[in-house]
Amino acid sequence: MRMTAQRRAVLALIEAEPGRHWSAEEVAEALRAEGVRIGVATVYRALAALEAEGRLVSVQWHGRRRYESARKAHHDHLVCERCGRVEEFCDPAIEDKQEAAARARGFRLTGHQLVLFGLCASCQEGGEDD
Amino acid sequence: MRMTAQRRAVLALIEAEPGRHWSAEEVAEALRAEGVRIGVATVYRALAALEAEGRLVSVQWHGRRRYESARKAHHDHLVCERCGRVEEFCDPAIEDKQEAAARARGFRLTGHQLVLFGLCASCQEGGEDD
DNA sequence: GCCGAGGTGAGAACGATTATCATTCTCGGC
DNA sequence: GCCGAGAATGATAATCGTTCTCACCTCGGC
Repeated sequence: MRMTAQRRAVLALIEAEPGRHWSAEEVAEALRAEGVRIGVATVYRALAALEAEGRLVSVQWHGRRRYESARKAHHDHLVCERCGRVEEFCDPAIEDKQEAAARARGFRLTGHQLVLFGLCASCQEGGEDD
Repeated sequence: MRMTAQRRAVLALIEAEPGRHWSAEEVAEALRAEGVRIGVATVYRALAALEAEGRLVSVQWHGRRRYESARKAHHDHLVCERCGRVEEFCDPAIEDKQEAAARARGFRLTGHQLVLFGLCASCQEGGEDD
């Protein structure tokens, strides 16, 4: 993979905000806002290439793929259905049980998607957005 | 919800093959093959309505929503990336830990998506399709 | 048998993503 | 530092799964 200016910009953007989970459209918009000239096709290709290189990881929910830095430790996601807030969590027991479930059925695990949906504390009580 | 001929046909089809995980397109095709005249929009609406009624449940993976009968006990899915075979599994410990992870962060759980991806036994060795 | 709310179906529209293709850029070798 | 092969880019079209639109139809209560 060639490290072009666009790919550097995509990676820098995502690594600059470790708490965010970026969709391709959001990356394109943010880069254009800071003056980087980049097409959406290039954003999609850069995200895929950077993920293949192990620099980014992605999860999909609500039909949209989202990317974050691979420098963070492995974790799963908890998404508020109302305000969209995303919390990260990691439970080694869950990871182990997943591995065990796969092995028990003769599968070699290559990946998983675990996303919990719910209502965050503030959305449960108030009802107003974040 | 009105139980029309089309909705009865969709539900009957899905309940007739409890091991299958049906996409909307597959339902439409299967029904047409058995002579039921039904449009795709109606299939999508029937699936959504039947899920809202609690007669079907759905999971999404690889960007496609899939439906099965809600009469089966709750379970998660293990999908072979190569041949597409789907195995079901249920681990109460995982369910508990998910609930605990959500509660610990102040969330009220409303749903979750847990899908494991891997290679099934036959795809690991041989390499030929199912 | 009539009415109205809800359901249907063909096709258009949608949103996210991928493919196309001519042009531009990167980078290893000189 | 320059060259050339091949990778990357970007505007646009195309694809895919799904939802919307709208005119027509059907169910079930009266």
